[in-house]
Amino acid sequence: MAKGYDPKEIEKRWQGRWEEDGTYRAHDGKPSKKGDKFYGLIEFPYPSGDGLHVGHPRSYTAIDILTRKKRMEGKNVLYPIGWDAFGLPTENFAIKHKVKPQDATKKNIATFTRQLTSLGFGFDWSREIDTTDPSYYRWTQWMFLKLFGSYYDEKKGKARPIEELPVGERDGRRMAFKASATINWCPSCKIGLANEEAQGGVCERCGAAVEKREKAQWMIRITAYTERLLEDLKTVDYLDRIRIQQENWIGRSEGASVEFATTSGDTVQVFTTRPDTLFGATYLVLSPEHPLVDRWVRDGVITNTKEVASYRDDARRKSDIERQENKEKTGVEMKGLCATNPANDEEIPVWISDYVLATYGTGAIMAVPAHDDRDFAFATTFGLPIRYVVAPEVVDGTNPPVKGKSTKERATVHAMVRDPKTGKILCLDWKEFPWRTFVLGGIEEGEDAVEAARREVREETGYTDLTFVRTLGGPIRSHYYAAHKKENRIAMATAVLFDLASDVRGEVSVEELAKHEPVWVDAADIVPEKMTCSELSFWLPLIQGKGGCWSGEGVNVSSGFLDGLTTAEATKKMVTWLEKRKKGKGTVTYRLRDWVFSRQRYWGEPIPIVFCEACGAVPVPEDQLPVVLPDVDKYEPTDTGESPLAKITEWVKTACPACGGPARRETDTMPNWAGSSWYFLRYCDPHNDTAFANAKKLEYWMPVDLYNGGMEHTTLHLLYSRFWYKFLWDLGHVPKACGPEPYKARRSHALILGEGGVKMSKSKGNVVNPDDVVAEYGADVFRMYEMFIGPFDQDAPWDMRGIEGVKRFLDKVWRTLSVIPAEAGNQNQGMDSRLRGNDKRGELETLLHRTIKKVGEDIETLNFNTAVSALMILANAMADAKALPVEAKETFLKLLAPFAPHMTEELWHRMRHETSIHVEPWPAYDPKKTLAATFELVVQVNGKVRDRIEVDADISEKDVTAKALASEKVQPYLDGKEPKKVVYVKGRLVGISV
RNA sequence: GCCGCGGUGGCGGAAUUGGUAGACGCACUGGCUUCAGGAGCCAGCGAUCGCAAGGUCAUGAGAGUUCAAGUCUCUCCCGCGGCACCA
Repeated sequence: MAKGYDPKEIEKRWQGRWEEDGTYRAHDGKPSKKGDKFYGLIEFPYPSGDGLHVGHPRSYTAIDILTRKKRMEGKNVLYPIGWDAFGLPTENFAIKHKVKPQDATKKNIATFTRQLTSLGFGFDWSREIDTTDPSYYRWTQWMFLKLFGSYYDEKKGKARPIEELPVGERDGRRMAFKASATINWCPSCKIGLANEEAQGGVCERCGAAVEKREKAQWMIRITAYTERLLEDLKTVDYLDRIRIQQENWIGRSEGASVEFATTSGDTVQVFTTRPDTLFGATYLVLSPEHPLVDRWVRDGVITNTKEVASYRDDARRKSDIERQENKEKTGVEMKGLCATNPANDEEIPVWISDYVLATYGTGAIMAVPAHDDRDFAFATTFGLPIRYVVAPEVVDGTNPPVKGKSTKERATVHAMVRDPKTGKILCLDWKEFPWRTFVLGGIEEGEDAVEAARREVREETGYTDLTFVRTLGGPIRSHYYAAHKKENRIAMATAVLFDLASDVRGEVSVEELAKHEPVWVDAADIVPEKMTCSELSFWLPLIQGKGGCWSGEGVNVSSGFLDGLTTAEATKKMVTWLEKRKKGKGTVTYRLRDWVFSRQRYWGEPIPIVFCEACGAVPVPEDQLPVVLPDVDKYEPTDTGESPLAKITEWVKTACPACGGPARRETDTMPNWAGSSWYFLRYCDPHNDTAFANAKKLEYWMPVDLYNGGMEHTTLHLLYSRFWYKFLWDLGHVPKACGPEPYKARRSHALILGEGGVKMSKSKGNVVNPDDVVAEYGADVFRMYEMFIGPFDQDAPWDMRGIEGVKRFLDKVWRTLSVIPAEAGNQNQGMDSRLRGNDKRGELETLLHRTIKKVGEDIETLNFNTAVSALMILANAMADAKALPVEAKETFLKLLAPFAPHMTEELWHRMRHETSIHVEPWPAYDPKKTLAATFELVVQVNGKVRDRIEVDADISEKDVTAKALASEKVQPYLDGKEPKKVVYVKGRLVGISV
């Protein structure tokens, strides 16, 4: 009898052996052999003082399993590890405990290394990197200098060296530039934050309310890449929700900029996504930060300067949080001034209000209260006019039930149809009139959703010459809903139609429809106050007569200009009109802002720039890199917003690299995101000291084949690193052959929660320490449990009892396989035939082949929980088997090897193998043998299972239905009648309907 | 408010993509084995009616399509994550 399973001894031994043998080393190859490589990447950890969290290994184990399988499949695998060690937590920890961040980092890395090693990951430790190592951040600084020394060439659509520009134009166009900006200042961390780190007006790190400060900051022109960052998402394989989150973050909006002339002689430029509503613009609003506000106050253009200035100053002083807390609209009219609506030459007032953001669009808006909720609220508060812009005779909306299409791709037949013969109007509202449902088949090649809707209404109603009437959407609708409460949505007009149709429900044919006289209503009967927008739009053409419009105030403005157009068409027409008159043009606006790159902190990469009175900002020459962080005892942040480095005079004072005169170093450091924006490149060639990586090696390894990380990094890190990579690629520092995107695929793991499903946290005292788990159960059990806990991309609560089940499984495997068989069977016979000895029908054989298939597929799709389950099923069957050929045992071990690398290696060697199981070929399966000889046929009568019959797998349809109908259990349900319909689903069931 | 994800036994979760709902594991119950058990083995385990055979009801709620719906469509409800005065 073999010794019991003792993970402690086994695991330690094999970990040492693997490292010694270099089992997991990646080998640089020739770019031409690129097809042989697999680059699996996990987000390198931040080595915090808390040590490894049980969440970390979930991702690491997953990709470890995948890369192990790839290795067994013969791939040259790169699965590297490193440390993202600069940043606030360590600095704060160091300040608190009066140690140096350098020392704290070293200690933390040692802890993490020990912990990761104990889990048996197949990392290539020879490629370990550390962002705080000068030999690493030397290149981070070098890349910053490249950003400083480049501009974005809009024509070529890529970054180019700044030297291509005339000297005078350079400073304004650098990819890295210093600009005075309103930054988010965290008073608690004493640090400037990027917009991304100050979401909701709260510091991401400490939760303190963020203040606004004006400060000269280094910025990175990431916005130059917006369109490419968005477009190229289509070329990569990211999880949908990750891609969507990136898209939302970039926030592309198509629209128009419109110029409003004012009586002061200035032009106010606004951005709008709805130029088709320009006729309804009844006033303008500028943000408090808008430069024209300053000019008008200063030059006394407006008559109420005092009032405006005081509002402006109040608003500017407020933090984002304060502004957001108060969603009540406030503002002041700027009197003595008005603007002209270019659509109708109407004079409209100009207001200042903090509901307009300075940082989006042009910092000024045209207000269309009828079509925008915020404008509506503002207009209601201050009694400003509301004009509904209605373009009749248009189908509008976007909602028919089209299978497989997203809501956005559908069109609604939320339409009024005017019968040209009688001039009467028929309402064909799909949503609110249950007596008539249009089931739209979908959009055909070359038509948009609205055209599709029109076509299908024509087809379905039989009317060939229809006039379509546009219904109202958006705010008008909600205003009316709000005013009349939800229950009252179906108002008069609808009610009339309801009565008509009360005897007709569900699907109605066109013939049926024709039997009913539609209800026609006179304009005189219409009571707008009691209607929803739907009904309103039903009646609008009647109120206004042909081509007319209606507004809340009684008149409309578009005067037929947009008649017969959809929203999209109206928008297009408006833009063309504006462009022709030079009153505006079609534009695109993004939510994404430039990247604030300065931090007033010690523990980061120094920005390699020197300021000279004579020469200005001068880059530190490349041969003088790295600019090493001075090793000092005091590095506390300052209240003034100056970097702690500023106090280290001997470091700050330097000579200008250009003229040799006295100069000062830049004292801001880089954000945490800098080092992590390119680390995956360094892994390709981590010890290179002449370049950040050798081009051939980059060409071989890049792009990353699979990158896994947390959802918390899908917006920031992912965006920054994609940008950083594209920039280097543009300049040729990353070979063209690597392609424009760094990561071929991106996946995401979910959180491991504490018991009871709450987030693990020190304060709740529910943190599970991986060390304890490994000590008690061993790494293999720990790894398998984390994979078995639930779907990889779904949060799952830790359960100490659940881990017992996995332990029992591995114990069982050990018991079943650890005994070296005295008689390994007749080696001349194939494995499968001997396996078949266990049962007549060869169930074990089928199961083995199925499991090989299942486990392999599940690993590829990261469905580890079901892969483990499949392994358990096979293990259970093997434990029950009378005789097990040694090849079957070996196959099982190979399948299990990526999951439980130590135990399988041990058993493998006990089976007298000399080389590692982890470089054995991955088992193949025979597709034919995954099919069983017989199957259990299910017989359903009217959808209910009535019998199960064992039949041969290759049974013919004729035989199978005969068998099903003949079944004793089925007979009573047939009740002697001939079945109406019999359906056979091959290999599964027979469905009978009577 | 908008975007995304999810809702299935006592629990974590399966379900071949429209075809046997509850795989696998945990917990629980009964039994066997053992000096002993925090070991192992066997059996049971959604609810309900029934001695049983078997029936009926069940995948957040309600409707619909279908011979057949956890899966597709519609209308809601709830939970989680992200964004949020983004014009």
